[in-house]
Amino acid sequence: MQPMIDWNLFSDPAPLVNMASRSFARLGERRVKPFGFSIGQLPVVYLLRHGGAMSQRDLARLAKIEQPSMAQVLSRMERDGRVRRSPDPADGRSQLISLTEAALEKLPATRTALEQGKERALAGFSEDEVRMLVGLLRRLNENLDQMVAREVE
Amino acid sequence: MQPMIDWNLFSDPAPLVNMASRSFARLGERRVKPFGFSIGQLPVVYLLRHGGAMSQRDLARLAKIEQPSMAQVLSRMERDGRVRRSPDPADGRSQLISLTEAALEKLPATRTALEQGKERALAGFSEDEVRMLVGLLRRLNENLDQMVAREVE
DNA sequence: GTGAATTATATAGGAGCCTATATAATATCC
DNA sequence: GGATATTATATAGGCTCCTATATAATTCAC
Repeated sequence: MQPMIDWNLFSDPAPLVNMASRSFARLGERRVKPFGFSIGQLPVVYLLRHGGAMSQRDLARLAKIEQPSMAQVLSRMERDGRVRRSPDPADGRSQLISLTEAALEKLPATRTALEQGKERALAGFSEDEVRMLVGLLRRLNENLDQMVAREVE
Repeated sequence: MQPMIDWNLFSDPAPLVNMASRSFARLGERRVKPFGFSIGQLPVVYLLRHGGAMSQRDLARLAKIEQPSMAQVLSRMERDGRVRRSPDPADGRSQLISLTEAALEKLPATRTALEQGKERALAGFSEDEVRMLVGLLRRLNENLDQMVAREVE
């Protein structure tokens, strides 16, 4: 008879990852808010940081979120004057999204604030440990991405 | 002059953790749904799995989510007949929450489904690597918890 | 013992995601 | 070239969280 395997919800990767994600979000939110951004906008900011323009579809694909989620993020960013839409001359269905000057101006300070948060979050980690963590998370994400892709069929 | 440090949003721990968390949630949701649970309810299920009862406050504290979030989770669980509230004889403000029989019945199957998902997510990881990942995530969470605690003051 | 903290829940409002589905424009295929 | 499939967005609705605040019960202090 096997020993009863108890449910280690809080020492499994999934809940640990979830807790870390929520903490990062809470902390990140506070750090970027003074510059007019919010945490979910960062992938967009990152993708358009050099002043380029991109369709909503490409933004969603590269940020790895679903299209309706990206639509919502962009509509809030537009509401807040962080993003601009211009018609795509090549495709009447599509619009090209780019950051406004107001948003671009805030990038350096925003990045600095995030960098400080990252350093504190990784306090006590050696460089090797950081590399290890990032490497393991990358592999985890590869597995998860495959599983998600398979479930969508 | 220093080289411009570009913004490695997608190789930093925070976005990697965020992506993993979202994938886990998507996949987990599908796995537990057939048994009448949803992903945010799992901490509650875990904490009450042996049939015990607990206040909303304790559930929130142990699950490490805020009280209003827990209130919302519990109200959905009550709506779905997964949880019962009984008045706390010792404190008129408080109610004791426990799982219903319907919920308790589903636990073994739910746990099995989650375990299968976990194994697939960690495919290709050696036991050492899993231990390493869990250890690093624990330490990361400790740092993050401290930062959150400090920000709340 | 009563007025003032403190504590347990509740409520309001919003961000970030997701699924499912509708609409509009473009491509494709006889 | 017109019917059909595909593709880009939009909309609807729900869950998980958070912050800020209100309400009700209990505890503490004097």
